[in-house]
Amino acid sequence: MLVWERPEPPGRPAPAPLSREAIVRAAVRLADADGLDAVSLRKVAGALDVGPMRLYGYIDTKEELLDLMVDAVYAGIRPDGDGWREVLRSLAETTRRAVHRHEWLADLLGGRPQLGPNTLASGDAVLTGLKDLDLDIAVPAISAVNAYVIGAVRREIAERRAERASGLDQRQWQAAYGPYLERVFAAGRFPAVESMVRDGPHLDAGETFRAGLEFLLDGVAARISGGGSTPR
Amino acid sequence: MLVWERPEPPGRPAPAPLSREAIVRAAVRLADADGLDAVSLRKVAGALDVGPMRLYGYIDTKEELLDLMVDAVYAGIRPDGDGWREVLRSLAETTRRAVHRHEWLADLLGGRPQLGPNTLASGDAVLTGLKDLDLDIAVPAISAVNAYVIGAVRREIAERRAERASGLDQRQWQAAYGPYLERVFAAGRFPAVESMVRDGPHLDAGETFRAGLEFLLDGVAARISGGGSTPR
DNA sequence: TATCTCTCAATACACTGTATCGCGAAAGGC
DNA sequence: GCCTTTCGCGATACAGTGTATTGAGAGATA
Repeated sequence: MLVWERPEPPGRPAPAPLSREAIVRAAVRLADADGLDAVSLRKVAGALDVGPMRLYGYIDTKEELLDLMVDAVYAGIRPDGDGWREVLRSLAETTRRAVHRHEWLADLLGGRPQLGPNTLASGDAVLTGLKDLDLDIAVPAISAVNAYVIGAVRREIAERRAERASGLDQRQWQAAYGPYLERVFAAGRFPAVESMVRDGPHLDAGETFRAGLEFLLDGVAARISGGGSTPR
Repeated sequence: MLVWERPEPPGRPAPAPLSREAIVRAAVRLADADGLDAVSLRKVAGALDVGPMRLYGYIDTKEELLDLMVDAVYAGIRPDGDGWREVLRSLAETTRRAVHRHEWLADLLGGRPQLGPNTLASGDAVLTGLKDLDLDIAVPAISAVNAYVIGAVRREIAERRAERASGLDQRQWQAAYGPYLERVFAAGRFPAVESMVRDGPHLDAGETFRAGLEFLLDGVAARISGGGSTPR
């Protein structure tokens, strides 16, 4: 093809300036809006007006992007308070609040070891707040609180999603699963579960979370003052 | 209508006899061997010598298959023991053992509400074992133990995978992350974390799990005998 | 026997994460 | 200042995903 009729190459758009931070911000926005499934490399790239492959200059793998997202949220998790108990409670509550702001975090927490700078800084803050405690107690205590929080918020978010999926204006979880449970109970199996549903306490998510947390903190307190655990 | 009560389609004798149970068994085998990512409807169907779409007669959605897998494992989780403490400990330990047998369970636990027959039966066993306790204590206690277990095994499995990914014969987690942490610590940030790594206790996964669990159980014990929690 | 219904599987679709590769522009050597 | 080399970017490609659709064939019914 002769030059004369060959079209000029399309004007190249000035390459959009990019950074890990911008990428992560875009990914977080997508996840906040439409859940983790909405975070695909193509969509993230699209939100930044960039080709998908461009991202691979900044991350090696999608999992790395998810790690960065988690660490970015940890930038806002800085437990504080007076005394070990308040610090641990603050750790739990601020983490839970972060999950409420970013529900997708419930899917990621505990899924991979987190060693990013913000996560480490958060851990450092907790350890500093627990400096009065012997490390032999502080380390397992932190570990236990973290484990508890991860599991608790996972279940909380799972339940919230189930509610939401079963009709948005319905505030009753009962609406979707209640009838099913009724039918199951009618068969007479699971009498203990049945009586729990009928006569048991009906705590909301926050109360349940706090109740479990206080169990844990009471247990730590017992170990601190008592020195040993209740014999098995 | 939920999977649990929806009847299976009538068994066709002709081509390949199929059942939910066979499908779930195949899926579990795949997941045990190569992780959750290896569970695709195509692969499950392939393992059963069947077209992928055939499965949709038995499940509506892949998530339902995962639910069925979780419930299948719960068939083996039947906590028992004398007294509430042993029952709760048994709940935690048997769940953890199940996760060790099926690592993929760590990815699923807590991710969606579980209302399958085996899960309900397991809950019924726990509640029955805790019949001496007031429901106002038993329910939050079970909830807390479950939350703790979910989070703890998630982190445990996450760490195990990270170890495995960093050289299979290496028993030291340090090998992969140690050098990175050394470099981070060299910068002088995170002094508390650094001193924890250097001087803190080095518990293995089982010890950590049990330590946190005993905190929790001690806390429950305190509430049972004491009546109230430590003031905040 | 003819029709109807229901089930199964093949095809198709939109989408995923990522490997490969070729081009265009910037940087380095003369 | 020109030529070459390097390198980063983006298009294309690939193998795989979950699931909707569709068409055929078999069993049941009239």
